[in-house]
Amino acid sequence: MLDLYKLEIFTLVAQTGSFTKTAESLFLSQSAVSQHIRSLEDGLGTRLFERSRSGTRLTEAGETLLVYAEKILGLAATAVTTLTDVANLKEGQLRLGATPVAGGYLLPNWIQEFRQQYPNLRVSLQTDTTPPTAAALRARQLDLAFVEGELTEDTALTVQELQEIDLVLIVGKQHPWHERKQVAIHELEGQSLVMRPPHSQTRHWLDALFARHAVTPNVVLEFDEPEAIKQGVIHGSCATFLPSCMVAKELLYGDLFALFVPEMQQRRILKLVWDDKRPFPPISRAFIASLVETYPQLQELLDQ
Amino acid sequence: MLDLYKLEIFTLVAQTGSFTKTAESLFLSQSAVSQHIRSLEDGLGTRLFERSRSGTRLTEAGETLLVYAEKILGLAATAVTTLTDVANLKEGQLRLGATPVAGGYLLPNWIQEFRQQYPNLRVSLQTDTTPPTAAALRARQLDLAFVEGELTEDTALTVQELQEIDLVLIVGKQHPWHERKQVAIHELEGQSLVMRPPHSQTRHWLDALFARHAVTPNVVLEFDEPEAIKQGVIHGSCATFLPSCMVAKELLYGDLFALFVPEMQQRRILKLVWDDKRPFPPISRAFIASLVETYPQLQELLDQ
DNA sequence: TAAAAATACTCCATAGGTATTTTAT
DNA sequence: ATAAAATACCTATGGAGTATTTTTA
Repeated sequence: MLDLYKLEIFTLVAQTGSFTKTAESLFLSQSAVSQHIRSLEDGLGTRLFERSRSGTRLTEAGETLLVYAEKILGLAATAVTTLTDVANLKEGQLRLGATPVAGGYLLPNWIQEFRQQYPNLRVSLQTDTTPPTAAALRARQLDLAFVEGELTEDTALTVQELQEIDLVLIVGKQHPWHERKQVAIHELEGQSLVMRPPHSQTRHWLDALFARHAVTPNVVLEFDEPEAIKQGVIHGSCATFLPSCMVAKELLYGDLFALFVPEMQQRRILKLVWDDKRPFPPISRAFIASLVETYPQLQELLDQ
Repeated sequence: MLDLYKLEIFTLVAQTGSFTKTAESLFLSQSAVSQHIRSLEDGLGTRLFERSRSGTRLTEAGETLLVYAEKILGLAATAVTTLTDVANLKEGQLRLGATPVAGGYLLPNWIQEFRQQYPNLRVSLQTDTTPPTAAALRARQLDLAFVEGELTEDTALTVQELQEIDLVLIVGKQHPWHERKQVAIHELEGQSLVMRPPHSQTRHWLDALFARHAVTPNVVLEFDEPEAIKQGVIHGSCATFLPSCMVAKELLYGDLFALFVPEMQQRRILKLVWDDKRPFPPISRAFIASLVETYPQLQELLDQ
């Protein structure tokens, strides 16, 4: 049976008229090219090239094969393009997973941008905590995931760091601190805070931090929904801790104000996670490409 | 890059709707088929089949690929046929070698028959002794050779026995023995014989045979040319020893008569010889195919 | 639960390399 | 004599197998 790779080499030798030049252009050894051409010739039982010092010319049989080879390779190339070029895809879906912060406050925008470029593609987003998200990746139910939590014990998943998720102190207009840029942690002593419920991961970490610094803020509200927390802060005079990306819009519009707390060393990192047992599907590549502007470090993933 | 073999498997799976059935029809394991389809899917980044218990159906992408795959495979098949089918060949040559008996008395007929079937092909025949013929095979100057002599030390050449070249005693009409079927070797004592010159291989062997049986025939004529020997026997009353294939026509027409000499154990064997470092070129196959009627044992060469 | 496909692993054939020889101008 | 191609030989990747697990109707 014919072999597309060998046909490719064959057409190149026909074009260049030289085994050696073909080898160079393919970054192969001359020996490899010789062997491929010979295996074609053996398979067909005919010489394809007239070898001589003054150039390598096609035989009659070679001319015949060249016509077919070019048609075949052309078809193969357009087949690959049609199936691979995401822009041309009639159908196709991208299954994203994310932990709540990323899924609620970062991905929606990214997905909107992506869909403007590729309106034919369905994008699904599944928000969950890190462990089930990792499991879904491993089970191939997700193509890509964006995760802030640490990945425990997880082989088989590859990780690319994107940015720090910085917890900042958030206050509203009415709050006396709203024009400050920074507060020390012990200034929080007795301050009214809105917090997430006690069993959440962030709450745990914050409680531990306060204990370590012997600070006891006054937790006046416990809200489940991040939106509720925001509303509480905007319209009250409480403060809260939130990742700045969750309140980007409100910060921009002056509804909320962010204060840096130097003792907050816990820097959670947003990561792109995927199962690299297989190469990226083209749709995943396209999505990553759409993020390169925001995260230039993703470029190297695409180069592979 | 796409791969014709994988495309072939892909189209079969599409046709049968089953990995397992495809595997059976290709005498592969189901695992192999799975792996090939998966490698196609990975390469293209798309599922090609919707796997389910109730049959395996093409996805949209699969349908798209199937169209291309069928075109590509069709082209590849016709390319191979065009280059391989000897009957269609515009040009092409078969270079045959032979030792004198085969080259002079067997091959001419075979070649005529072959050329009737394939009038476009050039056939060349080079008659020589065994060693130079073997050398020409090894140097790829011949495609096939027909040889009676023993091949010494010859690796790299493969041999298929065709028939015995039996030396028989030949007499003409005038000869008193012409109605006998058999003579013993000592009856040759003093008989008039026409022989080939003393340096020829056959002559050597005959001389040795006579010496071994203490018989001294009367060598009255020494001719170089086999035709001359024949003429001498037809029109005189001498006898001679010749391979029966050299006088097939004369035996048929009753111009000459063959007598079996039981002591003649030397059975030279006509052999087809070739250099099997490479598979048979299609033209060689075609020539061998034209000999299968005469030598059924050649069939197995073609089956490989 | 049973049949089909996927996976894990192992073995071997082929692709590719380097070094060298052969060929043709 | 020299440049290109062919050959010899060695290594590593990928194809195919067996055995097993996973999936789904």
